[in-house]
Amino acid sequence: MQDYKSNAIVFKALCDENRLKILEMIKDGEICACKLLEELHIVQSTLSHHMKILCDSNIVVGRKEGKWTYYSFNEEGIKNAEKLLSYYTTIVSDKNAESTSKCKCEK
Amino acid sequence: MQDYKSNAIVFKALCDENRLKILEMIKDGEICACKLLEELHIVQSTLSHHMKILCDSNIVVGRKEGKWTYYSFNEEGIKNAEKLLSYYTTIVSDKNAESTSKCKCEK
DNA sequence: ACTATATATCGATATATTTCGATATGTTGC
DNA sequence: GCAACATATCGAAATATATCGATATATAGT
Repeated sequence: MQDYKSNAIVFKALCDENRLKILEMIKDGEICACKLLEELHIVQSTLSHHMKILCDSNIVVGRKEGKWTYYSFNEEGIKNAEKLLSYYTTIVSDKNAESTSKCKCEK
Repeated sequence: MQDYKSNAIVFKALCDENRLKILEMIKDGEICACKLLEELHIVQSTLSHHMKILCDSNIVVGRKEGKWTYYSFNEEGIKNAEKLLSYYTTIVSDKNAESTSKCKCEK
C-alpha cells in the first residue's frame, strides 16, 4: 500500500475547492487549460499550481498540443484513489486476529 | 452534490498521514482513543484534534462510554466519500451536450 | 528574427493546518 | 467532595498551502 505520505498526496488533490471545480469540468471530457482559466476566478499561475497537484496525484493527466495543454482523467490514478479509499475505510473483520496491544481501557 | 466546501472537508480528513494511520487502526474494529494515543507519536490534544476532523468528515463516529471514547467507521459517511470520489472522477460521456463556452484554443 | 500567446516557475505574502503545552470539562472510585 | 484519569478546548508557534505578480520558457504565425 506504499506509504502514508504518497497516499495522502492522492487525497490532497481532492481537498481543495478549486480543484474539485476543475475535476467537475474535466468530467465533461478533455479540457484546455485556457478554458479552465476562463471559468475559474484565479490567475494563470494559480491554475498551473493546481494542475500540477492534480497531475502529481495521478488522477489527472495533461497532454501538450502545440502551445495548449489539455487535461483529462487518468483512469489508472482514479482506480488507485478508489483502491486507497477502500483500503482505509474497509473493516477487517478477522475476529481471530486478536489485538496485539492492550491498553488501560480494556478490563 | 452539496457544495465544494463541504465535499472538500470529506477529503481533508483523508489527506493527513496521522489520520491515515488512525483509519488503518480503526479497520481492525472499534478502538479506544487511549489505544490510538499509545501507538501514535503525538500528544493527546493533537489526537483529539485529528479525531474531530475525522468525525466532522462523517467517516468516523465516536461513542462515549464512561470516561473513554471509542471510535469506529460510520458506514453512511464512507458511502458518501465513495459517492463523492466517484462523482468527481467519472466521465460524463454525454456527447450530445455540447460544451457551452468557447475558448481561444478551439478553432 | 520578432511578436503574440500559453503555460511553468519563482518569490513574496496571506491563510490554513499541524502540533504542542496549559487548562477546562467530565467521569470514576474513594 | 476530592483525587485521578480521559478527553476537549484554547492559545501560540512551526509548517504547509493557496494565491498573486513578475518573469522564464516554449510554441505559432508573420
